[in-house]
Amino acid sequence: MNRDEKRGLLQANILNAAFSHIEANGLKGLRARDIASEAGCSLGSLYNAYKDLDDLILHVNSQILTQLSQAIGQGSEEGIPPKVMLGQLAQTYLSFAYENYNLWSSLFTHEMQDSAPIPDWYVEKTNATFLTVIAPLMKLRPDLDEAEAFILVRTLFSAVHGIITINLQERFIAIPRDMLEIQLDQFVATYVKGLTEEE
Amino acid sequence: MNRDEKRGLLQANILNAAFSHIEANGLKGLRARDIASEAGCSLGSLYNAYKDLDDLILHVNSQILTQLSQAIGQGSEEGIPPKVMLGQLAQTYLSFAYENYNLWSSLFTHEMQDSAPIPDWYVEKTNATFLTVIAPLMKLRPDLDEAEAFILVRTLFSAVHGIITINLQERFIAIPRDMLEIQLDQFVATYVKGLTEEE
DNA sequence: TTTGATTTATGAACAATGTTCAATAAGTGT
DNA sequence: ACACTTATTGAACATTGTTCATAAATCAAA
Repeated sequence: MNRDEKRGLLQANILNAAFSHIEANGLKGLRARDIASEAGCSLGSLYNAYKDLDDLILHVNSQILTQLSQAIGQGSEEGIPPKVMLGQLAQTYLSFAYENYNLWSSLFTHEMQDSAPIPDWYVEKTNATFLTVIAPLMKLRPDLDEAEAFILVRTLFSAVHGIITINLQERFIAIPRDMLEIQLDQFVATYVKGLTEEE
Repeated sequence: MNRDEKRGLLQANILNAAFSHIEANGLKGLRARDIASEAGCSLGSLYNAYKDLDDLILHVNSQILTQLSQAIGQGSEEGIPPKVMLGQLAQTYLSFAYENYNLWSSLFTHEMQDSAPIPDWYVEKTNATFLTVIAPLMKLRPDLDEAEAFILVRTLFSAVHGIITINLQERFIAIPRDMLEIQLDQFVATYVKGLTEEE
């Protein structure tokens, strides 16, 4: 095994250890020493493989974004009208958040140390994932040009995201999942009705 | 000055120091030593006045919730139809978030150490504030009973909150404020249209 | 006012944890 | 084999939340 392969393997081991921790416990209690020992390397080696913990976490989050993208891709069928697809999309997103709460949560709760800027590669990854998710909806209002449609869809996604987020935050009293699903369905239906009866 | 007054004063000084820091810098970089010296007391005294940093932050957040409540109260007129009020409410909420970003953000980004539960008094404060904010909207759908109306309004608030949150997160590319205001207006109008044409 | 009890103030000390670095080992190309 | 580059290691450092023994201040009763 040559140098590059070893490095790649170590990076992967560390990434997997961090991923597992986040999957099981969220970002809380993610310690450099624990990850290193879990990955079978020394503390120093972790800092050789990744710049710092932020860097490591962003790489985990990047992988989570990929999984989210896949989940959304599998959860929505081809060739159905955008209106119907919006409902499906919201439900798939809700399922991902519920069934992978710690992973999903990591995407939105991680903050950089000090106030270091989020690196470009990660912002781009986020944006790319987002585009994948909303792509099928761009035809919701065929009368709009691409830029307008983009903003509209983004607003819609944000709304759905907000509904789910508030319900999963400990700060707020949660309603049961089945009720949330109904609520989300009604919300989407109501919004789409308002949208198509525009005129 | 007797014992109780002194204690109250010290608590207030510490609270103000923490509030100022959060207002200027957000939760990042809030250090016990800094707050203590800013408040003119020793490190130990801080821990006499508040159980720990979480406790202090929750008290600051509680004050922020009060301010938010007041801002919302002043931003919405009496006696206008709920539909119109919803638009106003969303805009006022947006203004508060923009103009007090660090304060507003503190409400939603603070997480307890380890995974300590949020104390009951704070959950109740959050809930009470939330009720104040949405009270005027409970008549949006007079046909629903109180429990149903509550869930509906909460969903609506969550959607508005999500739209604003996503736009203010560094992770996502922001659209300019004036465009966001328009977007929010359109969103509310569209939703209300869907809501009232239900039937 | 004196006195004993209660409360508060203080900062040194401790523990946890991210990060660096000098020394050592391992790998690579000639 | 040899010089050079890269990786590994864990001790050491810096930061920071929290505790605690001790000293000072406050209080209530005699």
